[in-house]
Amino acid sequence: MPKAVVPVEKKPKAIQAAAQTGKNEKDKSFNPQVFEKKWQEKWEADKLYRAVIDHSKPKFYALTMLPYPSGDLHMGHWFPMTPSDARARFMRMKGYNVLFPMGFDAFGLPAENAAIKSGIHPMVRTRDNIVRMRAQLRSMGAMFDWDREAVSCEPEYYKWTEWFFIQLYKMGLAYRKMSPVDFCPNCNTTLAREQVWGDDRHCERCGTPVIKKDLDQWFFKTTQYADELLRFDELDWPERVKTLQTNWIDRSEGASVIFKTETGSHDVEIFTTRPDTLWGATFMVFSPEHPLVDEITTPENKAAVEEYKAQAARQSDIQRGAVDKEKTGVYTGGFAINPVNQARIPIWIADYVLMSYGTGAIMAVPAHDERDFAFAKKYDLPIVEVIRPEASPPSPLPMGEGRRGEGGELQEAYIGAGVMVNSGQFNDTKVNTEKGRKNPGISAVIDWLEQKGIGKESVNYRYRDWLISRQRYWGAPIPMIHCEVHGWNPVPEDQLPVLLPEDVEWKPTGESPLKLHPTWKNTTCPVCGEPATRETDTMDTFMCSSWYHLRYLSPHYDKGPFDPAEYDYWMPVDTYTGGIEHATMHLLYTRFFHKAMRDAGVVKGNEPMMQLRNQGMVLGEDGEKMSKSRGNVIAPDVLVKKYGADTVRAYMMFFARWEMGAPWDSQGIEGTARWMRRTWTLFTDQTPPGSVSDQTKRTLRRRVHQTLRKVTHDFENFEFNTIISSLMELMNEMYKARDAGAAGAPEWSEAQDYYLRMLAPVAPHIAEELWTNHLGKPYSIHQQQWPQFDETAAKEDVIELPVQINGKVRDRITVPAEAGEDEIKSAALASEIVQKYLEGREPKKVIVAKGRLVSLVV
RNA sequence: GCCGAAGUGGCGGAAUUGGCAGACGCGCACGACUCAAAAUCGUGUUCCCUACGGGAAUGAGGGUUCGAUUCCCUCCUUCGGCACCA
Repeated sequence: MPKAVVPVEKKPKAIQAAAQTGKNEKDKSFNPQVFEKKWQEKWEADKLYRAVIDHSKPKFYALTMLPYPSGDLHMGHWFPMTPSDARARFMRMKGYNVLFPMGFDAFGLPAENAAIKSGIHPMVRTRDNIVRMRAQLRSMGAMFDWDREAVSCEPEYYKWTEWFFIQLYKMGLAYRKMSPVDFCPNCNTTLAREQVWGDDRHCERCGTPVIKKDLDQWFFKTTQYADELLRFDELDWPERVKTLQTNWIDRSEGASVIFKTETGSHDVEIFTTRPDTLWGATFMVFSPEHPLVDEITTPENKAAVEEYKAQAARQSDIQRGAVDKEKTGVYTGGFAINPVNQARIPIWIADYVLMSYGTGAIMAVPAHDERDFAFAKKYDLPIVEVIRPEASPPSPLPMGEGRRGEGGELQEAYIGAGVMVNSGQFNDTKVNTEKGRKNPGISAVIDWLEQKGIGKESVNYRYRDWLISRQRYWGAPIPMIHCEVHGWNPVPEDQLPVLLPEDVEWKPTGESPLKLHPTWKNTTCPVCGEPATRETDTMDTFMCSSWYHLRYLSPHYDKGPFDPAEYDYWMPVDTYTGGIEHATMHLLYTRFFHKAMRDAGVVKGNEPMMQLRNQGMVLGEDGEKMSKSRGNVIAPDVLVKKYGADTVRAYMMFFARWEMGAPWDSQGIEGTARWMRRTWTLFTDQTPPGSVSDQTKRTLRRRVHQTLRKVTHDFENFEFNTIISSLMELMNEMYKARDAGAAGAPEWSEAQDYYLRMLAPVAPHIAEELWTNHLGKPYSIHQQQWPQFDETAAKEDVIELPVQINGKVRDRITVPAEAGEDEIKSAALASEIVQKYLEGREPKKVIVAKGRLVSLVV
């Protein structure tokens, strides 16, 4: 199609000059690096994105996970942040008063490790990095409200992190305990369970396998909220995250039962999910670390028991935890009494029983538990069947269902449904495969145990309390003081913050550098005023990030962690975006934190973040995770310099499904760059109006409104890639319409107007430049409303319907969009091609799916 | 072993409720412009077949249906989480 010829004298100056030198005119005039900077400065000067309480508008709190100030903004920041920004901008145009804040999660190891190496103070380095990253963040052209920036390592912030610790302490939710904890020998600090990952139990941060240490540490009682954390009914969160959190907490229902030891007659509580199999308990197994082991061990077994304990202690958790490892154990010589039938059963110790789950002791029912079965076989312990499959007494059973040998003895544990046998008055009680109270056998036995006072219904969790002590300097101090006489007491709140000392020697010793400081830890007891010492460990940085969304509300407020008026207006967070890797860490901690503070009366509502969406990851071009060592890192700064921020933003939204992520494709970005240039050309080339058909105008308007419907829908649903394709399609349509002479028509003006407003959230700079400077519309496009959708305009006049004969498309017919079923039917039958395929036969069936297709069956 | 997610052209991906599979873009091919190249613009691009026509195809196999990428069953592959959890 011939392009409209533009007379040279009508072209703007820059283009004219370019045309005269014979150079490419568009490239010369399209210079995003210049206008992007210009608009960023103007928006900033005009305070365009300040979010101020305005009760006349509905509020919208859009939050995206804050970065650690590593000093460089990378793809891992751009990919979540720019689409989140586009959506926040969209909500703003939809009429919401939008808060979209940004800050820095500024405590943490890298700054401290750098200090150890270089001697540069973490505060100095962190502040430098923040200055640098702030500038990089601004280059995105995001609508961050920088007046609300919060930085977690500043005393005005961590004062309140400490304050929150004290509130938790006052509620009895913070406690100190000596226990075996996970310690990362590389990071030189303890870690919470959530921060130990993978089969080899490595440190989430640095990948080093962790070791166990017995240490006195501070914990938060997250387990107190386990049941509530399992409830997600108020939340619009991805199923994936809910599943990960549910599995992590891993609630299991059953009963606790008291067994008595023969020697000393101690009560030994055990937890079981199968109280219906109590009569089949033929021995007990204690964890080697169980406190009663020494007492019940008889002199003749002492040596073997001691050796086994020592060996178990030497083994790492990984070795002990290997599933395929053969079960080992030793007999203690002691006995326990099974409370349901008074049977005298031997007590063994074995490392397959873990001190960290349940009570560290189990009843072993070899007939109905695979692990107990293997153990009983190996050590020749008795196996008593107490559940029998109902319908099939002697017939051979399939694998995994309690196969029997020739003598009828079990060859493997039976874990299926059946009836209870060998169980006294419970014989013939039905047992199904449900857990807890849903299982009639279990339910009946629990009732009976409770009645007899030997057991009760009980729930166990895999979830552990949150270990928050870190033996590092660069974190919020734990505001506790220890006195010889009065024990641990919190620092009085009017003395907060407990400031980090500046003159510290950083040494990776495994103990906090604060401990090595000559004077810092010396203080006085808040109870008696006598000399006392401060806690020298600092808090896990996940404590800082548990409440940063609250500090954004009023980052400089000094009468509390946040201004209640701001809280009441903005909270809860409406949309939260970030990576899935925090599913069982930050996202679980912050929910716990919110619930605890709700119970303290500090915050309202049950949940802090109502809607959550996770983006995927941008991989290197080789399909591997981007990392310096692999050399596959793509630097956004370089791309911004080459293409401009709008192109990079658009590509972040376009190149992959956002929730999936994909490997980087450096050729692919050329596509969005081309789109930006073509958009520029569409608006800056002056095309004289021509004579244009009503049909063309009608079609253009229809496409504009159809695109609006699609783009609106996709913004609401985080389907960013199709927003871009729809806009690309509309642009292509506009080129066609312009070539058909549409320029000058009111439909053309509307198309230009709508196109730019839809483009504004995606590519804020070019949209502003074209809107303000080329269309001469009022500054700023970012203060405009989202376009008004017109259903009538979007409607099709005529539609093309495929006609299927026996499921194959044979022809297409064109009918009015409003055509009724009969009209469509006769149009289909009137088709020559259809008649050819029918070969004179009457169709058995004619299905008309209105607006979709016609299907004929012969 | 258990739980979860995902498999669509050479590639990223599209397909509101079951209704024209492959939108949009990358790449590639050809053409225009150019001395030439780049850029730009235009055309084509799932595969197969002696090809103005026909057939096959959304990881594999089966089912429901006039009709399945979409719903159901079985299996395979990849990724993620948990794992001697009593």
